[in-house]
Amino acid sequence: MLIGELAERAGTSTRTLRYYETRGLVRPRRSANGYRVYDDAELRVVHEIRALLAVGFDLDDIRPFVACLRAGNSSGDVCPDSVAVLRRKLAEVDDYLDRLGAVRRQLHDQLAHAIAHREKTCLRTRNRPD
Amino acid sequence: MLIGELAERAGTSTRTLRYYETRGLVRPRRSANGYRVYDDAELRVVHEIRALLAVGFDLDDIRPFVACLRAGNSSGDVCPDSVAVLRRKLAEVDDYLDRLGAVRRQLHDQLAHAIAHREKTCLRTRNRPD
DNA sequence: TGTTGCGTTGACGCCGACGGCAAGGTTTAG
DNA sequence: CTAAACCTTGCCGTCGGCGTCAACGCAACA
Repeated sequence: MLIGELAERAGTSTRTLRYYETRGLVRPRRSANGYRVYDDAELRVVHEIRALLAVGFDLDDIRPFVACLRAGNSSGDVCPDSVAVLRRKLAEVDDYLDRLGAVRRQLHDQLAHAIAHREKTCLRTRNRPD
Repeated sequence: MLIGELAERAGTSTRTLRYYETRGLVRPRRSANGYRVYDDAELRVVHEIRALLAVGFDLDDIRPFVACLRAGNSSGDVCPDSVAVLRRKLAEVDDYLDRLGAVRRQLHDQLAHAIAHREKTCLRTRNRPD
């Protein structure tokens, strides 16, 4: 499988696949003419990468999952390093949820006050004798 | 008040204040030698900018709040444009909270499955006759 | 043999809020 | 006179995951 076919089957671009390679996530063989040649297992790897990116992981965090797949596991999640990343990410998400909740409350209050203020001003304006 | 003093009083840097100026958020006068001269009201403006940035607004979103303050209001929140931004941002935050909640659930499940898998493997290994 | 359609590497662009540096002018104090 | 401590404009660097050329090589078909 050449790079164009893998890109299409994975729903991404050749540029993206070359980029993953520079980041050490995908390792194609090379044919005699220098073309990248991927075997079918790499499709699985690219799907794993894309799925984790979609969840908000960066490429460094994804590396252990790829390694886990390459080690022959049916899932990229089951290796100790992957589990460690999952734990850390879950904690990060929890943190972020907390902060975002605080932001939400602040925005809500700010909005409520602003609207209350406008109500007051509006009433004063309506009651003002012209 | 010169730029260094404003920076210190606002808890930021001169570089930041010049940047805000290029983005149209702060407008100092100029003294005879070309130095930026700020009046005290600008301190309030810079505080407003910093507070909204901390909440996750970008500079374009902040512009109406600054204009509202400049129009003489006691709060930057009370003008219609500011309220519109507040509403939009609140909706964005709610969206993001939903998606982040979904991500959290997925991470949690993934982690649970991975750990369950490792338990199984561990048990098989322990029961295997060497 | 020319065209079309693959592939290759390399390098710059993007976004946002600045940091940092260069190269200079001004003001004040010693 | 000079040093220090301000100020000015201008431009490049940062981070991540690519997009988008440019300039070229290789393959296959009419």
